[in-house]
Amino acid sequence: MNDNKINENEDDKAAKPSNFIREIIDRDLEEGKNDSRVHTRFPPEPNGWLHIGHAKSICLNYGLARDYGGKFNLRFDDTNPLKEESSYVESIKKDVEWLGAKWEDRLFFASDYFEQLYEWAVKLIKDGKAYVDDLSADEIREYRGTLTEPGKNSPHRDRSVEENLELFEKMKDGDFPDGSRVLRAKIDMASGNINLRDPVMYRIKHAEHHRTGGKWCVYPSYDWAHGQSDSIEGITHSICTLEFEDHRPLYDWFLDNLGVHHPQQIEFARLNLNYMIMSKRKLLQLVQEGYVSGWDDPRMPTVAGLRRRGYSPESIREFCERIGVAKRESVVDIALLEHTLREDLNKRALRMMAVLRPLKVVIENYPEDKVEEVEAINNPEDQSAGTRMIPFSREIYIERGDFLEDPPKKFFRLAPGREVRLKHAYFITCKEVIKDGSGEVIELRCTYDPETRGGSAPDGRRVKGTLHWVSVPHAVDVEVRLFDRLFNNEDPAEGGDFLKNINPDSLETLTECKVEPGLKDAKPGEYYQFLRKGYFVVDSEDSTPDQPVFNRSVGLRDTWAKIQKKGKKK
RNA sequence: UGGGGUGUCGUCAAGUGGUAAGACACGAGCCUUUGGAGCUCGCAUCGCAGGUUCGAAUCCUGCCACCCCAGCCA
Repeated sequence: MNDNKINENEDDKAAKPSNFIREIIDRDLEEGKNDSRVHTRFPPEPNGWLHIGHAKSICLNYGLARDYGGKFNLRFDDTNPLKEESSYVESIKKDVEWLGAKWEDRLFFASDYFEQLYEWAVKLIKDGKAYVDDLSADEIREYRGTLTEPGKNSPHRDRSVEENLELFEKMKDGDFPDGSRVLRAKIDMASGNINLRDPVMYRIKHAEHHRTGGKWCVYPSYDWAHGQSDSIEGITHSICTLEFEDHRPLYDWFLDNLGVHHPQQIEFARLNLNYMIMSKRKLLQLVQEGYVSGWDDPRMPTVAGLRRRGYSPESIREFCERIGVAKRESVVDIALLEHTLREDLNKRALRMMAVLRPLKVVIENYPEDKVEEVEAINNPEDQSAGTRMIPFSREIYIERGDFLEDPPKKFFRLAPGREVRLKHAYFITCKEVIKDGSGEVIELRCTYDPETRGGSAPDGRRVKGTLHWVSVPHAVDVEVRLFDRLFNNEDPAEGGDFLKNINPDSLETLTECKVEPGLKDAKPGEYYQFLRKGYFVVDSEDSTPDQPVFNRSVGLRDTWAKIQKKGKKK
């Protein structure tokens, strides 16, 4: 194994994934830029809940600050009072914290800087670099030109500094109606980059802001607020997504013309996952139109949805680590997300037995009123998790799918005349199949071999299958929710209307599942593995103290299903 | 002849002139009181075409493809 230490070191190095952003930071550090500080930030707009794509950004920004011994800020980009709410601020704070990113005492709001922003705008006006425009929104659009044709100057572009100052102040004071005027930066109406064609810095909105109330009648645009907020906070590396690439010249222009600390904007490709949508607008629509139960519906790609679904913060962080950071647009396979969850939970989830679709089995040669306790291992991956005792009796439930009257080849489970092992208990052999009037199997009569207690035969004979089970008189009834992908298409937008691709069977609720008694006291948020079935978490919303509801987070790798699928294809 | 980006395995993603990491997925096998987990093995010549070089995914030239931008959204 360790016959070559040099190779081991190289492996360690390879384990720390390099990416273009780290290279930029390494170079900046070498050059002593920013006094060798690294300071990042996560700047959400409080107009919706965070999703897995935001988690990537959070892990990236926080991870960089952590690894380089720097700082990380949480800053709400709250410049549009019409779309923002403090309820979103609360959900976002909760999610960022849950993901493990620590902003310490650096929780900020762009609205904290409205005063400073206003003063800087006045400075630009005085410098002849900004002006008040009376054109309507439609006119501004017309004057802007097109992608291939240059724009033309607004007739108000050359107003005097005095007039601009006076008008801007009146805008601020609320003397003009919404939409009647804007403050624009005076840059270049002929620029090939449309963002430089005199971008709007302030618009009039007589609106109540979630933090500043009715104090302001003008609100800064994203471009005007963002870079300056970064500068004020001493951010060194301002990381954002690709679509802001052509905003960078404007980001730089404002900072250069103000002569203030100049962070470097760096763009990376946002996360896309197949079978999922990441658009806040579309997610909002799913919520508002009732396609899901809310932002935290376990089928949602939101951080809250994933949390409720049973994803651990560790698994999400690991996922974000593994997908890497680059500039090329990509679509990550959802299988990787599921893999990181299984990988994490495999190590720590307690194993329990739960029968989702019960079929009663009567063990004919087992004494009527006998009950014995069998020892079960809590987690084969973790000896320290210990063992527990579970009751075994004459009548038990097994999974309906674990019995087939006419089993195909390679079906290792129970069938007439066949012997299988009941996990931790005994070998049983199916002797008789009992059906109802319609021919449905309603009960199995079996015999057990008392010599096989614990699950192995003294004579050394082996069985192919091992089934999970729950003792009938001791079973606890619980509700279990099984989730499937919310969309049928890898690309939910395929065909133009994502709503048409919604999977109508994305939620299946099972109400009479039988679980072992120890699960009665399961607490919300606890992770479990139901043997042979998957990972489940106690739902945090609908569980009651004595009635847990379980959500299936992800199934176990299912080789049997794969074999069946292959058989069908042939 | 608008501007800005990107093209390495099915999917992500390293590689920065010295002869294609890793992960997921997939396939084969071992092992197994979860058909789980684990283990072993297999799996690309780098968008295309030229060129430079002893040697190119890496440099040059020319193509091609895809993505973003015309909100007083972020």
